[in-house]
Amino acid sequence: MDNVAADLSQDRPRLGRSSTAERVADILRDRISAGFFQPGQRLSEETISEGLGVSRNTLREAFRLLGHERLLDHKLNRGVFVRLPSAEDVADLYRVRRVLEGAAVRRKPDKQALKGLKEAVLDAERAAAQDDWQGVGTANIRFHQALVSLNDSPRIDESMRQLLAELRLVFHVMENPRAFHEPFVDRNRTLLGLIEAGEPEQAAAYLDDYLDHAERLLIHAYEPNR
Amino acid sequence: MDNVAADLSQDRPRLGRSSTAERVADILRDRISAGFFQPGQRLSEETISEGLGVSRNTLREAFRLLGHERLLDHKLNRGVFVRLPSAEDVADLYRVRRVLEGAAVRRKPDKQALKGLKEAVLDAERAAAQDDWQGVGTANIRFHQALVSLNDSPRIDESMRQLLAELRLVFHVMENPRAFHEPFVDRNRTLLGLIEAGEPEQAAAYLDDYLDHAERLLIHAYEPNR
DNA sequence: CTTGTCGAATTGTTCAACGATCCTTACGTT
DNA sequence: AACGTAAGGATCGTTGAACAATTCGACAAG
Repeated sequence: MDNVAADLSQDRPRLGRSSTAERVADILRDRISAGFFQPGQRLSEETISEGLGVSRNTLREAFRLLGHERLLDHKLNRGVFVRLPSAEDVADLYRVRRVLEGAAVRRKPDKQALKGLKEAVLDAERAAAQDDWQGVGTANIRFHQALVSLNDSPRIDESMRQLLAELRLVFHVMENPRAFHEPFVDRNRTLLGLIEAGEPEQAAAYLDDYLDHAERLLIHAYEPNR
Repeated sequence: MDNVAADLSQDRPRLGRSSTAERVADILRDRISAGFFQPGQRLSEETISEGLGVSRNTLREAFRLLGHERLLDHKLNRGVFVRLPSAEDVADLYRVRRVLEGAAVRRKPDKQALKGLKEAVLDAERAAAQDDWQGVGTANIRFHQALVSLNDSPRIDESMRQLLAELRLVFHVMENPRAFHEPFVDRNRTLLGLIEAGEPEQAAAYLDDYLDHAERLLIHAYEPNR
């Protein structure tokens, strides 16, 4: 656990702006998202507060923030753990996606949002050509974030951001990212085509099938050990 | 003997559910929801920590929780204030409602959920008969919470809970609650009828009109002073 | 093998302190 | 009189230490 403190101290310079607790939360969020802290792992108050050079109280405020984002699991008197979503969680995440993305494809897209979708598709294709499946995953996430932004609602955007961060936790427990991400590069392009063509009902139907497929694939490849 | 363990594990969440900070958050949430703390009002750390008999640090953890729920507004070095939603916020809240409730009415309702809807409608009608417009508002909120629960997703339920709590802030700034709540008692019954009749498209259309009407009425009656 | 007990380790909460920041008020300059 | 500004007080932001409460593993007893 000592090299953890050493590694974290690299992030200390980032402590120059806004509230310390929020900056700590940003750092931890990035670390979790990048897989540096793995799902199920316990985050020691002492080790991390020492590593980042902040007090325990400040760190605890940051923990509360991330707990509310469902990235951390706060167990009373036992500490905080990087969340390890259950299969039931995955199913619920996909229920939410069906609602948010389904509503999105039925709306008339504006140019700005379409541009974001196109770029995400291109990025995914580029990354796939280089066998960079981590990159494909990231571009894929950007695609769906852009998709949901068609709803034109800051609150929905924020919900989707959280949802995708949570989903990233699931990806980190998967052993074979390629098998999961690869099929969706083409699907994204097809879905984009239907949206551009102004065929909302077709797009919605395609999306439903898309999400069913993704969920099945994901739950199948996902065996968390509680 | 193994199914005993499986059965008990359902009660696991109930174990980790009491920390002073969370209990403080519960209290403050209730107070805000009841209008005891009014939108725009500043909550002094010293006064409240003293009043509740908890330390400033613990209170601050509670503040963070409520801030994330958008009930409190945390301004750096200036303190926390009960959130006072802007007109733009109201518009966004209704955008989210259209998505969540729209998806709900298109789903096949199960008996359990229908029961909740019926009870909420009855409660609203009872309260209206007694000129209890506060009660009508509460029942109305229950109706829409039950409506959204048709989506059968814990995360969506939670989002809706937060959304309605935020909307309650708006109601507290309104001068004439009756004018706002009265028209929707009948509307709720009509909407329930369409759902029971198995007419999702009609119900969706009626709901859209419903929400348009409510939003217009609300924004019109709402002039927050920032 | 199960149960009871002890102790180390960690979290939950409080308290006091000090620097940083914001708001108000009063003051002096133009 | 209008304006910028400097001083003061109030409050927040953060820290460090302290102690109680709880968990967990180890070990002994039955």
